[in-house]
Amino acid sequence: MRYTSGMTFLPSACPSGDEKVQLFGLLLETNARLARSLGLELESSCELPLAWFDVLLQLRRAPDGRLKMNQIADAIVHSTGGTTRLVDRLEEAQLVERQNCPNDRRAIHVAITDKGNVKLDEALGVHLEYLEGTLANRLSCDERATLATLLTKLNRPAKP
Amino acid sequence: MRYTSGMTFLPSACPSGDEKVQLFGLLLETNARLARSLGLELESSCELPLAWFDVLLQLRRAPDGRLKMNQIADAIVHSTGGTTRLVDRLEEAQLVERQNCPNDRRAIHVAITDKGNVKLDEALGVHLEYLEGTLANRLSCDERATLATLLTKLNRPAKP
DNA sequence: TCAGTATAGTTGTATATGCAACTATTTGTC
DNA sequence: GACAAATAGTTGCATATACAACTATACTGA
Repeated sequence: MRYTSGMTFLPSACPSGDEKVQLFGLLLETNARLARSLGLELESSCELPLAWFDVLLQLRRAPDGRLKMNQIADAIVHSTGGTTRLVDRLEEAQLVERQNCPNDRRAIHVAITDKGNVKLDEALGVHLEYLEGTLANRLSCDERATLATLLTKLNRPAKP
Repeated sequence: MRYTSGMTFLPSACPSGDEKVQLFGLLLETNARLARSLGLELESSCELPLAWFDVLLQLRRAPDGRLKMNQIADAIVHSTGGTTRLVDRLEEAQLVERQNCPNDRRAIHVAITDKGNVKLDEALGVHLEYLEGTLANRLSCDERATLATLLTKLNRPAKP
């Protein structure tokens, strides 16, 4: 969303609900722009869709290099159905593989393959370069830390 | 993206590129969760898809209550083709209308209708209530102002 | 004025995604 | 132990979106 450019957000003001609407819109817009430009970058440089990159990164971060389907779905904020199809495509490209889960025969382990790790490394190179041009150039180190803290607070699931 | 919960981001550290990867992932994840929950909320309460809400809000913010197609596309970060279809649907629901642009016969003005304004008001009620449960409950007024400032910096288009 | 180029929007086509219904397995309860 | 409820994942179907090719109009320079 594009709001009046140069608009300032004074801490002392904080009056109307519109301030929150604007902030939320700003969050949506910022994210959409960054995701789109990164997606194009990854796609053109590595032929790796952003969603694939996201899955591979989750898997690498996982303790064992593998996650169950529902863990992936939650981590990347997709539906379970969508995740099934997404993993189908990743598996067809041999970047991940499905493994049986010994304890629970309903569940599926999804593990990153060697080929997947190579691809992810390649993509991380592109990603880091991209981040230098966006995050690093526009926000100081302290500002990034502050942003991370605020987003973490925002990201907490709602209380039941 | 789900990273180790409870992770802290110390300003003094700021070492590896991974800090930026994490921050970027956090931004994607936060946005996805918020957008999804708001979308479900708007859809179930008002039968208004989030994308429709976004368009209507942009139109209301516009000086004249109307924007050209490419302005909408840019504001909501969609392709022009996608925007054409989106506006098609909104127009079919009589929430907006296409108008000829006298100066430029290539261009189309999209204007919000009375019905669209009513719908938007309804949706804004839901939206504000939702925001109380997310933004307002999780971030203080100052924190929201800080977040808005940081996002605005991030959102600036890259230098040519 | 005219040719060439740029811009605004639409449309054909492919794909990615969500939701709901479904199967298979596990867990809980009596 | 058996039946009910919960959980994990897949699939059919509908829809939203992007990309690229296309049409129509406007601009630019000789």
